Amino acid sequence: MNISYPLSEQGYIQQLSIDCVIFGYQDQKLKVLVPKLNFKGSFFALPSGFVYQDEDIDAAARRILRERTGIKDVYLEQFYVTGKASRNSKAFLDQLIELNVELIGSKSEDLTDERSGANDYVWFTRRFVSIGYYALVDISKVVAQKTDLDESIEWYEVGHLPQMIMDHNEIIGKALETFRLTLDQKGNAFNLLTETFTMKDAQQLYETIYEKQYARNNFQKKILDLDVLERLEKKFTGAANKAPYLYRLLRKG
Amino acid sequence: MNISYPLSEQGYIQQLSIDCVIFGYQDQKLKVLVPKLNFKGSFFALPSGFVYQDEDIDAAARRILRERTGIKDVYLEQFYVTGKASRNSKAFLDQLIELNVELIGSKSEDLTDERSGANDYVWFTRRFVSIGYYALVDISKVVAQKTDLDESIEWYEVGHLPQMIMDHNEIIGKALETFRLTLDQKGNAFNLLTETFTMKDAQQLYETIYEKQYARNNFQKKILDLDVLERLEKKFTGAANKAPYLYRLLRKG
DNA sequence: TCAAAAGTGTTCGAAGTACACCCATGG
DNA sequence: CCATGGGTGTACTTCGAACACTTTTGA
Repeated sequence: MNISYPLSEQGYIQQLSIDCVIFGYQDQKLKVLVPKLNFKGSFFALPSGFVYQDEDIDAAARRILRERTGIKDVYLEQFYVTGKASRNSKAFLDQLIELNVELIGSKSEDLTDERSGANDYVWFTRRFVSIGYYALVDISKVVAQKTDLDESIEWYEVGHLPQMIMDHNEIIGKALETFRLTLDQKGNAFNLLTETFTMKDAQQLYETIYEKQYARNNFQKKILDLDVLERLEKKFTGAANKAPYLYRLLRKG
Repeated sequence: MNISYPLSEQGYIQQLSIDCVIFGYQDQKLKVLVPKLNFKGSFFALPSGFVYQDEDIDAAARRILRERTGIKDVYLEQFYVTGKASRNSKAFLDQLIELNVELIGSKSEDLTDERSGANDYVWFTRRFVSIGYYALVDISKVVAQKTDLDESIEWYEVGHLPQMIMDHNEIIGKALETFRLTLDQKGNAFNLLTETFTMKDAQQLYETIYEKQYARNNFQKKILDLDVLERLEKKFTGAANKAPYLYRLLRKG
């Protein structure tokens, strides 16, 4: 985020934001990548940003992902717009400023400084309509990188998310709900796995997402009947058992 | 639409619009309510509008429906956001003005008048992000009323829509697609029927929506298994055959 | 030769499809 | 009593779940 100029002058569409929910999968856990803001207090916020005047909203979502997390070229899906009239970040920002008064003159000057900061405060605390996007990434491939704005950026299990600012917890809930409901149609869950994977990997992934068990043979039949996977060579792990086949997504989404 | 003040001063969120696709059902045809603008030339445009600063986006969609069509208390569902950077109404507006030059001084002054119109032209031709909503209405119950802005407001079969401004034809296509894909989950199609209806009505509705035939007995079983309908008294039509039962939606959506 | 895990075939039950029959209604 | 259309029951097919068996791998 560029703080040299007031946000209101950077050519963004006003009062429109994009929030990204980044899903990853590791150790049979479904996780969300959540940055923690680099201020005193526990402020966890989804990677968010605004839309440039000359930018498609999909492109804005990808840019925000790239700028805030270093992640690019991922599966991305728009899922919901939250647009309550009462939806603004004033409560959050005021709390942040209150906890960081001693930083006035350094970090938080961008928020209160008369030259640019006052405008930014007005910009930030206005009512915002937010377009939600969810991303599905291979957690082993992407290297999430925090920016100056963040104290940390970490993966949290969907069942053990920190308390987040504004309605971000609800947004994640809605993202997860949409992901689950449309998975059968889209078959996009494999984007959470590595390039190649075994049928057992796929099964454990589905078991994690839906929190229920599947029979091994029936699951294999069901997945192969989708006709979206191609069978590759076997994977020899050195274990004392039959080597499983590797599979790969045919059409990358 | 209030044209006393420039749009830019009426307290709307900027560059955010709402487009409503209103589905109705009549004579075994699925239809969309489309107003034709009251200007020279064939300008068909979805009922659209903007969001007030103190208004939920859902409420805005309902208000727009009410103001532009007279329709209220309907089933409404958000379905998609279109946000291409190139998406603006300049081409459409310029064409409209060109075809209506002789009206300068009367109708179209709100668009070109220096006091307010010039601002409105700028407002209108900026890039807009549009939230799409679709409504399901009982075509026999609603009385669509055109406003001064409209020359007509009529129902068109989804297969025989007029050519519309901007990307409105695509928006309708997306609405229909979403409606079809989520019908099984939501079971919301009955909102297109009258308060009470026979199983045959329901079957013909489904056959129209999905453009395929269903077996009478199996369809009845499938629908009743949804557990969303209650059976009422029989409907005596005077026809020389068994009187069918009437049904009603249990939970109005 | 054995244990572990993968691949595949077989059976069973449920859900959906197709066919058939019966019933109410008014002429 | 008959034609029409609606309600319902029954057989069939198909799909998925449960079970069983075989194969591969390295110790």
